[in-house]
Amino acid sequence: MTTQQVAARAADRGASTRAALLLAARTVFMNQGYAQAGITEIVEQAGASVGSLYHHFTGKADLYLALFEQLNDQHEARTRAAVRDCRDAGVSDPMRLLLAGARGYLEVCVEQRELVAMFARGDGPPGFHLMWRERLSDWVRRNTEFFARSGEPLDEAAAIVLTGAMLLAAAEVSTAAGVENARQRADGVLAVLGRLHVRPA
Amino acid sequence: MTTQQVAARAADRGASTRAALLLAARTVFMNQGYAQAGITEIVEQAGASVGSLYHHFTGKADLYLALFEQLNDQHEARTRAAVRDCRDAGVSDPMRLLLAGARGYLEVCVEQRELVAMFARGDGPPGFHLMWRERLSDWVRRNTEFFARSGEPLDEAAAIVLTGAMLLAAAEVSTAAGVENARQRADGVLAVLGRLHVRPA
DNA sequence: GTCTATAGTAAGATAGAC
DNA sequence: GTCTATCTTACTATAGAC
Repeated sequence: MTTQQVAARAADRGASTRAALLLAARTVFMNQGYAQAGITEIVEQAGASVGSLYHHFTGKADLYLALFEQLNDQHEARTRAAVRDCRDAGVSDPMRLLLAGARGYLEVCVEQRELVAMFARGDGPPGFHLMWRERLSDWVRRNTEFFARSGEPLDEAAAIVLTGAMLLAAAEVSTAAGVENARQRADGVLAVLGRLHVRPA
Repeated sequence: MTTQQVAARAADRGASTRAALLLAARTVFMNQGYAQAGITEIVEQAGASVGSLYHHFTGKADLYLALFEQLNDQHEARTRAAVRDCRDAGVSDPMRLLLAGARGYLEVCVEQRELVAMFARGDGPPGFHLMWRERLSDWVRRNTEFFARSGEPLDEAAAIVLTGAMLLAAAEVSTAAGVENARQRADGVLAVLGRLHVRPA
């Protein structure tokens, strides 16, 4: 066995330990919340050790944030794909494109509703809630560029209303009882946003 | 001195200690956040002792919740007054009444913006964030009764959009730089909500 | 990369005198 | 009602062998 092969195996072992830790953390955080969760329990469920955890992550907060990034990546990917598909289908109306993105976003919330519920619950490392809000604000800001480019700028106040609605929609979708109800809620909110019309001042 | 007088003095002392503790807690929580704040520092600033704190409150969480109730009472009072004034002025359109209430709500947020910012930051005792959300949801639900009574029921989805918008508006108003900016933000959001129109399906 | 064992520490809460 | 002193508990984070 070459030294390269040895190194490769070590790396594999590392990756699988890391994955196991993330999976266990997901379960424990979901059940107990961030503050309440104990590092020992996570390690135990992952079949790993405290030392391993600190080898892969800087601590409990880092583990939590890693889970958040995973979800965030899914949100980004799905939103982008939804908007792209819509545009490829010939739609250019900025509001319709934004709604398509919002649908993609909420679909992920429905699928990952237990995880989303955990984040929406608001406990987490210090400053986390702000981060959660800002991520969605950024999303709206980026989508707002459609409006700006199309000569119909969306002002700050309208952005607040839209972002706030999406923020609570995510939380409410995630706490719905069952997939069916979650989906209905998402559809309901999207329908309202779609019929929403800001009359000129 | 009668025994009644003695009792009265003891009660007075108690009330003022309690008030001092609340005031100190307000400052410390605002500066450091809930998790970070230490009970010893609060007690110190209040010129009281740990024992006194535990005589008046069941613990750190209780102190925090007491502050929340204070704010909540102000929100309730101002909202009610605003709606009543509006109705006394002859307005009966449910949406206009709701907006008047919303204005009252946001006015309190502007005045108490540092305190509101602390609550909106999201840290707090376990489960607190949920409570914060539910309070505003209740408020919308109560206001929604206007619509129901006027034969134009506001459905769940519309309520989510409205509540979400108000929730984020409170947070954004509270983090504005200076009273002026805060007020402008509040006015902007109210203007958007006022021009908002849900087109029939 | 992984593990065990241990240290450090910080803070909320209680007991009991005045 | 108020205070001081103490406790105790729990958990993160590290050190160092394999």
